[in-house]
Parts: sequence; structure tokens; C-alpha cells
Amino acid sequence: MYVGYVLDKDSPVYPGPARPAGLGLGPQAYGPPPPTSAPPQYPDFTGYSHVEPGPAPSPAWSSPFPTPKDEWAAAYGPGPTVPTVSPGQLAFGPPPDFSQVPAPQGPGPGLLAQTLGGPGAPTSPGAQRRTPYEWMRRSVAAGGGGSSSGKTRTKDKYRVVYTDHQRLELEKEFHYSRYITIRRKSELALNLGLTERQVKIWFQNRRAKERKVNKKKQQQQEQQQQQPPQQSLPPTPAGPPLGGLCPSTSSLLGASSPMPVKEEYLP
DNA sequence: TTGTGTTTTACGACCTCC
DNA sequence: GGAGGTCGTAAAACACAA
Repeated sequence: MYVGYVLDKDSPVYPGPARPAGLGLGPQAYGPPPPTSAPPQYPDFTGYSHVEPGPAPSPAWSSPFPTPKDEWAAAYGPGPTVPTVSPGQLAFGPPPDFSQVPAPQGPGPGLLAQTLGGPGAPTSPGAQRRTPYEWMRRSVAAGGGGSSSGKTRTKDKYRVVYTDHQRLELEKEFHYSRYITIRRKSELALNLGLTERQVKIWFQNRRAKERKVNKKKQQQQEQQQQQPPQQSLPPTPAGPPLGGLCPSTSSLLGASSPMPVKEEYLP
């Protein structure tokens, strides 16, 4: 779980809903930004800067993940002050931290190998393995391993290893919405040098991973509840178990039908 | 160095919805 | 019928202990 360390490691995957459930906005509502300076659609979601550039530190979402955000800042250097981008401008281009390297020609090697090797790289010699952002360094090595695009099972390379930038952006998008819209899928694929199919499969695998993690946690909690009380533990409140599924996640996973994805904002 | 376990891509089968 | 969902699985990539 390389990227997933950012979100999953020893903590609820999503300690809080990315958006309030009562917002009444499905993921499909996350469409292209309005062509003019319209008010932000999600004033509560200020950390995801690719929609609404603003003073919020970037990269990464802000509110539900204070620690990862801080560590990202340490890993990537101080959060880039988001440049003033016109709302209509596609804001998913490489953030300033990545602007020094050439745009990915596909999931090829070396994107983050250069970026992470830069001034903001976690180059601490005493860096422990299995840090929450181990994948950042690990993929650097993987990037040098000659991953290339367009390989399938029938070809000489079974699979490619996505670059850190690709995974970072995919994670950010996933955090915003578990289900990507067609439009956002196209944008992501274009900006990350992936195919739309790759983006779609990545989201499928990412959801599967989340379900797996949540199921594991749920089983652990059930086991703990079946254990005889060691001491006078406080009674577990009804509702979502502590440290378990966040409301948004549990509702997502428990519901038999996933969120419908509709392209309400397609031109 | 090597064996083992985990995570990450990628695919196929099957299902549902439009 | 096509697109996209879940589920299961294969295999590469990787971490880590012995």
C-alpha cells in the first residue's frame, strides 16, 4: 500500500466525510469549474486546490488529513502557493513542485525521481523505512526500473508502476470522490499521461482496496467486542464504531448501489 | 542473498443501468 | 449493446526478516 499509506495507515481511511452528506451534491456535481468567477461550489472543501485556487496550502486536501498534509509539506517542500488561475483554466496540471520536470510521456520513469531528488525531497539519512510516505521513495527506485507505458500481460512487461505524481493526483481525486466522472477521468488521463482506461481501473482498484481495509477493520473490531472485557472499558456507543468506518465511507460501502455518476456538467 | 508476504496494476467474468 | 460497477485473480514491484 504505497500511496495508501497517506490515507490508510493506522487510521480511518477517511476520518470525516469529504463533503457533508447533506450537501446534496453527488460526485457528479464536481464538474468543470464554472466559466466565470462563480462562488465556490464546496466552500467546506478548501484543500483541494485544483478546483478553487486559494490560500489553502497545497498539495493535498486540508481538513480531514492534517498530518498527511504536514508530512507532504515536508516531503515536497513548503506547499506551493497556488498560483492565481482563472477558474476556467484547467487546474490539474502539474503543481509547481512538478513543473521543473518534463510532463509525463506516460507512466514512464523518472518523473518523481527528479522531483523527489530535489530540494524538497525527503533525503533525511535517518529516514525510517515504512514511513507513511514510503511510496514516495520507493517509486523513485521503481521509476528507474524502466517502467514504460503500453505494456500488457501479453507483452514483455506485465504492468507499469505509476509515478508518484500520478498516484498523488489520483489519490487526491479519489479522496474528493470515490467515483470519477467521465469528464474528470478524461482530464486526469490527459494530465497524468495515462489512458482513461487506466484511470478507470485505478479507481476500481482503489475502491476495492478501501473496501478491503474497511472490512479488515470491521473484523478486528468485532473480534475486540467478542473478547471478554479486560477492564472496565467505556461502553461503545451505538453507531459507527470508533475508529472504524467513517459515515461517508460506510454509507458508500454499505449501500448496494454506488453513487450514480452522471455528467450533469458536460458541455 | 533469498524467501516470503504485501501492495499495486491489469484483466476477465458477471451484473446493472441507460 | 455499451459503459461502468464489483469480485476474483495473476503477476510485477517492493519491503523485510532470516
